[in-house]
Amino acid sequence: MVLGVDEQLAILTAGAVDVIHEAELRKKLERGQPLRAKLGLDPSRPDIHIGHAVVLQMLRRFQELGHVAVLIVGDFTAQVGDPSDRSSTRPALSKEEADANAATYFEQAGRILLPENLEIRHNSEWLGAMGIADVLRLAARATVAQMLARDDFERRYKEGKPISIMEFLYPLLQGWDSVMVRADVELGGTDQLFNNLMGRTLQEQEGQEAQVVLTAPLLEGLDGVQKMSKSLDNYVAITEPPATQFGKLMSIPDTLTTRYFSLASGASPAEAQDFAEQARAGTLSPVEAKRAMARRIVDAYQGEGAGEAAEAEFNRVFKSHDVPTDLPEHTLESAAAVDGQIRLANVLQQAGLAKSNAEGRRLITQGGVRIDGEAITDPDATYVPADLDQVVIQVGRRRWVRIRT
RNA sequence: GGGUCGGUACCCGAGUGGCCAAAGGGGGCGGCCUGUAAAGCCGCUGGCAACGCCUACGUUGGUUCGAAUCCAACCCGGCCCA
Repeated sequence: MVLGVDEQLAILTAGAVDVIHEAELRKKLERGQPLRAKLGLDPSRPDIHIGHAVVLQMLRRFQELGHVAVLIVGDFTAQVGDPSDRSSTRPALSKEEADANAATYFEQAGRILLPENLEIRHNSEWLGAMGIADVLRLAARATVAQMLARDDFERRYKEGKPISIMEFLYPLLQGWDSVMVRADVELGGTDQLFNNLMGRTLQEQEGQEAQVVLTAPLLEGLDGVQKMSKSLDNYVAITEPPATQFGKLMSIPDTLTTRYFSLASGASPAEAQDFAEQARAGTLSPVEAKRAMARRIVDAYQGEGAGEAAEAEFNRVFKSHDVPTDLPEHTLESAAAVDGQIRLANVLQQAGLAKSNAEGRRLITQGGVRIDGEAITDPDATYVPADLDQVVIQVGRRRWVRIRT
């Protein structure tokens, strides 16, 4: 460990919303031993997005200072599912699905984390071995009143919304993870504060030193209002094509430009502040600032220069109104043709540009469909499949497919 | 276990025998504007080779020419009592 305790403290807590407690972290650092910094990941959704990146970058700083990043795959809990947001948000996964997701997860996390100083654990390792008696003993450690202290629970309780007993168990299980891996520090989004604090309680009850809890700000999604999440489809995945990332980043509300820059680009606090200042002063216009932000973020995950290339592509498509260089292709299913003719609405549907035939018809009627740049407005338009070979169909402003027969 | 209120489309929420594929809002989508921003305006928003048919108002069964609406049983949730 080359750096002094004060310097480490400053680096590790930079950007954190909550630090509970700084004095404890200092004490841990003073021992000069590598700390174990835990981060739990939910493998029910495979894509890592730039919102996750905020906390992953914090974790990386621990690694860079010689501490150990302990990633916990919540494979056990993922297999049980989570009733909190009504079935759909977190469906129960099979062991295979959870494993498969976890695998891609780490491949992605690897774009941010260092391969060394990394420990990966699955919580099925210990949770799967617990019997009912163990679970009951764990459940006895917290009270209903304590659980209702979590704002999310309190709100739902007041609103008369259902809260399952199982949900009360989750914070305890996550806290138990901390006990099992002997975490010194736990990272997470601000929405994880309550759960991570539970880890402290349990560790102390087990005679361990309580983990320090650091929370990272939650990044707003593309809509600018709700937090970035896969289920709301308002995210920028760290592995999607650079051009897509750039485009999505350009679509965020102006008010979030500096926030994205400082949270998702991996820029140093000083750099982020400098950027914010320029934007505020008007040295950078809102569009220029946003472009700079988008370039910076694409670079961060795709490599130096990727941002510029993505911007060039962006200009090509949205300034020159050209067709993108890379576009998905769809081979027509000949079976869909009737008497040698195929309906455009049907083509849209099979190419994934419309969810149904009916939606395809609606899009056409509304003037949202173009074939090689020419708007088609007849919902009953039909074609001979061969005539559609190599044709580019555009739906709306940003979706294209090249047709093959 | 008893009482009571409730379960409607992606979400919230009206509708309490035919005029209901179901008001209104949110969200989403398309168009105009534009900087793939915001604000604004207009339109669409169950499915089906489609002026008709099918499916859908928790589930199942019933009453009726006709049910989201009435009846019965069941399932699920909130609250009160035990």
